[in-house]
Amino acid sequence: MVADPFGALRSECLGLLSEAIARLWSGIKLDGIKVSLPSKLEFGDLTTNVCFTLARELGKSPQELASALASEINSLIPSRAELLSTAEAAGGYVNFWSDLARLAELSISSARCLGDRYGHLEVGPGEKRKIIVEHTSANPIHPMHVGHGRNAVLGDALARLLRARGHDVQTRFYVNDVGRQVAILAYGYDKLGRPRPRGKPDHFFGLIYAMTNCALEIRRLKEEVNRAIRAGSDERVRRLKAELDSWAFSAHELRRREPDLFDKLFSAVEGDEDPEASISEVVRAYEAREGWAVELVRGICEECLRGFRETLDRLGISIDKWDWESEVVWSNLVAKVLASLEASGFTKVRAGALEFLANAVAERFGLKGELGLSGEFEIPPLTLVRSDGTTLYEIRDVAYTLRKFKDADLVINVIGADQKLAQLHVKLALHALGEHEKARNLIHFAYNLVKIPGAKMSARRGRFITLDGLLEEAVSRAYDEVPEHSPGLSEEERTRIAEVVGVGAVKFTLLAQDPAKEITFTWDRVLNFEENSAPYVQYTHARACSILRKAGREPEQPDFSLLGHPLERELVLAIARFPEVVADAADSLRPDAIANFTIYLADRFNSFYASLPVIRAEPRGLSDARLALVDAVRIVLKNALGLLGIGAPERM
RNA sequence: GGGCCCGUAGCUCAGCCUGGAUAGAGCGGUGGCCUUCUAAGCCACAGGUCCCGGGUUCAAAUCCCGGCGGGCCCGCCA
Repeated sequence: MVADPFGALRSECLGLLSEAIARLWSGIKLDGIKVSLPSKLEFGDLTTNVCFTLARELGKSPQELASALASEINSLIPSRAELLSTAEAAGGYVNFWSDLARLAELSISSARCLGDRYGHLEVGPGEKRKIIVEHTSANPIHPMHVGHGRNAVLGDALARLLRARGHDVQTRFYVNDVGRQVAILAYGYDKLGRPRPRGKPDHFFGLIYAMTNCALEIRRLKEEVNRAIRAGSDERVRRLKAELDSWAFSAHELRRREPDLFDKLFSAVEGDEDPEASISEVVRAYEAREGWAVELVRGICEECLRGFRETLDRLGISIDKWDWESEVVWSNLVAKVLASLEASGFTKVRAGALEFLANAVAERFGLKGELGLSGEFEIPPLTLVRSDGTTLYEIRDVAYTLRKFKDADLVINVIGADQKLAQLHVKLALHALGEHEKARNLIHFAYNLVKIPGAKMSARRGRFITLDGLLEEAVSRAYDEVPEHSPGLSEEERTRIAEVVGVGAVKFTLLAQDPAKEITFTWDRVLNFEENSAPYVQYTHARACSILRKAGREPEQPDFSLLGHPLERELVLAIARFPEVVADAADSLRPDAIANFTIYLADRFNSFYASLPVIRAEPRGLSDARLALVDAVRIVLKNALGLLGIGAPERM
C-alpha cells in the first residue's frame, strides 16, 4: 500500500534513467531530466525526450541514443525494478511500460485500503503551513449572486485541496460592514421604520438596498438636471435625462416587487431635506462606534449573514471565522498601521489627503520584476485618508491583512481580478512596513467575473441572478429527472438525490473552468446534466456503485494479470495518478484540474462499462480484478468530487 | 494614454507555467446501440489558418518581440 502509486513508478523510471545515462556517458551532466506523460496510449505509461537534448551534446542521432538508453535500462530492470517492465526506444523517445498487473495491484489496493484518504498526498512535515483562505466576503446588503457563487465555490475547493495536502487551513469571511453601501441600506431601513424581515433576510434587505439606492439616484439626478437646465448646458441635460430614464425603469421594476415598501421609501427620501448628510452621519457614527448606529448596522448585517449562511450551508461550504471590518476600525490597528506607514516615508500629503506612494516602494525594494511589472510602469498612488480625516477601504485592508498573518503564514485572498491593483497596493503597503515576508506570502487568487449575456448584473438596481434562485432551479430540474433513471425511490431519497445533483451541477459549472477566464452564464449550460457536468460524473459513480451492489460479493481472488484491455490500463493509470493530480492541483491552486480529471476518469469508465462485463466476466479471477478496479474507480470519483465539495450519491 | 487578463472546431471549453511523436472533450449536426452490471450512457462520422506577423529552437498552440480583437483596472467608491 502506498500513498502515491504513480509517483513510485515515476521515481523508478527516473532513477533507472539517470543511472543508465551515467553508465553510458559518464561525463554527461544533465539537469532537469524528467519523465512525462506521453501524448498517446501506445507511447507507454511514461516517456522521456532526453535523447533530443543528448543528441547535440554527443553528436549522435536521438534514435541511436534512445536505443542504447532503452537497452541499458532494460538490462537494469530485472534486478532493480518493482513496477517497471520494459523500456522501449521509439522515434528518439524512450517510452516506459509498467508491469500492469503490479501497478494495478498496487494502485487498486492502495485506493481500497486508504478509502476516503486516497489522493490526500501530504507534504513533508517541514512544508506544512498555516494557511488562511479568505473567500466569498459578499457585502451584507443583498443576496449572493452567481459571481459570489464562483468565489465561494473556488475558495472552498482551495481550502479542501490544501487540507488534503496536509496544510492547516482556516477559511475566513470578511464582513464589509463599514462604509457607504451599508449606510445607505441602514438609512433606507430606518426610514421604513425598521420592519421585521419577510422571507429570506438577505433577499429582503437586498430589495430595500436597491430601492433606497434607486430613490437616492433619482433624487440626485433630478437635482442635477435642474442645475444643468439653469446652466443652459443642453448636452449635459440630455445625458442626465437619459440616466434618469434608466433609473426610472429600475424604479418601475423594483416597485412591482413590493409596491407598499417602495412607495413608503420613495416618499421618505423625497421628504428628507438632506439624505446624503443622514447617510454620512451613519458612516461617521458607526466608525465612532456610537450605540444607536451599532445597533442599526449590526442588526442588518447579522440578518444578511444569516441568509448567507443558509445559502452556504446548502452549498456545503462552511466558514471557520467571520471577521468584521468594523472590528479592525474600532481597534487601534488602523491608526497604528497608518502611523507606521507615515513613518516609513512612503506617504505624502496632497490637498489635505494622505497618499501612499506605491511606486516608490516598488522601486526602493526592486520589486517590479517579481511583481511582473515593467520598470517603466508607474504604479498609481493610493489615497489612504480623505482630507476630512476618514479612512478608505485599502488602509483597513492592510490592517486586516496584518491581523490575518497573526494566525497564518500564508494568506490567500479569493477576490475578483478587477481588484488586482487594490491587492497590489496592499502588498506594497506591507513591503513599505518592512513586512517583506508577509508581502510575499500574500496571494491574490484572482478569478474572473461571471457575465450574463444581454442583461448586466447590478446589485444597486436589484438586478441579478441570485445564487438561491439558481440552486432552486437546478435542484428542481434534477428532481424531475431522478425518477426517469431510478424509479421506485422514496420521496425522501428522491429529494435528497435531487439536492446533491442540482447543487453539484451548479458548483461544477463554476469550478470547472480556468479561474482566469470569465464565465458566460447561461441556464442552458448550468442545467446541462450531460457530459462535462457534475451529474455526468455523479452518474458514473452511481453506476460503479450499482455494479458493486449487484455483484453482492467481495473481490476475493482478483488476478490482476488478467487486466490487459486498453480501457483497463487507462483506468489503472488514472487511479494510480490521482494522488499526483491532487498534489499538483493543490500546489498550483487549480481546482479546475480536479474537475477535468473527474471528467476524464468518468469518460474512460463509461467506455469500459459499455464494452467489458464485470460481474459475469470469466474466469472468476478476472471478474474479481474488474470488481476491485470498479471499486477503486468509485473511491477516486468520490474523493475527487469531495475535493470540489460535491457529493456523490450511490444511486441517481 | 498606461497596466493586467483572455483569443484553440459553428458554440462552450481542456492543453500553454515545465516546448516534443497525427491538437483533445462537450454542446449542436449526421448515422447507429436498451431481452446483458442505471441510455444523465456508449460507438461511428463530419467539423481546426491553435487571432495575425516576426524571432528563438533539431522541434512552437506552448517561450520571446510586435500587432489586432475582446474584457477588466487606473476615484478623497468598495
